[in-house]
Amino acid sequence: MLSKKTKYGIKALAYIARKKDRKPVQASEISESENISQKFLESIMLELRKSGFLGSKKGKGGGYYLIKEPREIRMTAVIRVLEGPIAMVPCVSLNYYEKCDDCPDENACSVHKLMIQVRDASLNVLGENTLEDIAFTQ
Amino acid sequence: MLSKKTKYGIKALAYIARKKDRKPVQASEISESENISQKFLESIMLELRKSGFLGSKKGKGGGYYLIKEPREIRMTAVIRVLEGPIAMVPCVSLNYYEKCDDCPDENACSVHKLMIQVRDASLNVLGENTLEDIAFTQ
DNA sequence: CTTAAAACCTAGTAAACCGATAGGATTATA
DNA sequence: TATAATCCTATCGGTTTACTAGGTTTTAAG
Repeated sequence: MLSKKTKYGIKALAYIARKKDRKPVQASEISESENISQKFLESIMLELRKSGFLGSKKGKGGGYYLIKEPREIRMTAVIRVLEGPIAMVPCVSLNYYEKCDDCPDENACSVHKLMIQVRDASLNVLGENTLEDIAFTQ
Repeated sequence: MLSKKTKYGIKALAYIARKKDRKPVQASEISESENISQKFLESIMLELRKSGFLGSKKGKGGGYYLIKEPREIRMTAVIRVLEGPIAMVPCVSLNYYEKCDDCPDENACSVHKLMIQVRDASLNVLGENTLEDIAFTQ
């Protein structure tokens, strides 16, 4: 399950991407427009800034703005930062690998092989989609 | 993330499927062989029986056995019973649909469209793989 | 008929995680 | 100086997860 955090984060990024100008967008504006709790959104925006997707400007007229072009932001990257691993099981995760303690041999594990296929299918979709793709969808 | 419950359940089904004869397999045997807490596994086996994947026999020499052929058990079905929805977001789930309360229009939602693609990719993999496929892998 | 082995059932529980909320500190603009 | 914005830390109620405990019931074997 995708957490609300990730879902809100993606919506917020898409909202900012849709703006023509590059003026900072306030969290309050996004929270109103997208029906997201403002305080919760604030913490998400902060995380997106710290992880290099957004820049911010404090004070009156401040807000958040994209640092890279929407076309250059892959959804894999966004989800990895907000949600964590894309894989359904840590033992097939490329970026958050962890060994299963019940599995003596991964290569003999039936779940492992299945989940690699699922992972690759998901990676394919999320890697092909950029923020531009999803922001201007419809 | 796939829960341990689902992971253990799949492993148990695969273990039973690998047995040539159709004699009942005890939970204790599976729990030892696959390093799964016995009591926890028991509850999972019970669920698999109640949902029609397994039959059981009580008493000495009892255990669990497959009701259908491994070839006829799709992984989508197993995961839906043990884990729930395959979709990452309820609003794109085929079997567990729920509307998002923050979304006035699903068709205008950037997350929605992305998650439909992910769902379809996952469904494709999990629907193509049967218990036979994953049990005799390697 | 007794004993052991197995499934079955109910309840509880510690820990983690989620989705916020509270309350301010800091910074920039007008 | 007032205001508007981000930034930061802490807390918290609820839910879920991964078990564990402690039995009851059923069956086969001796």
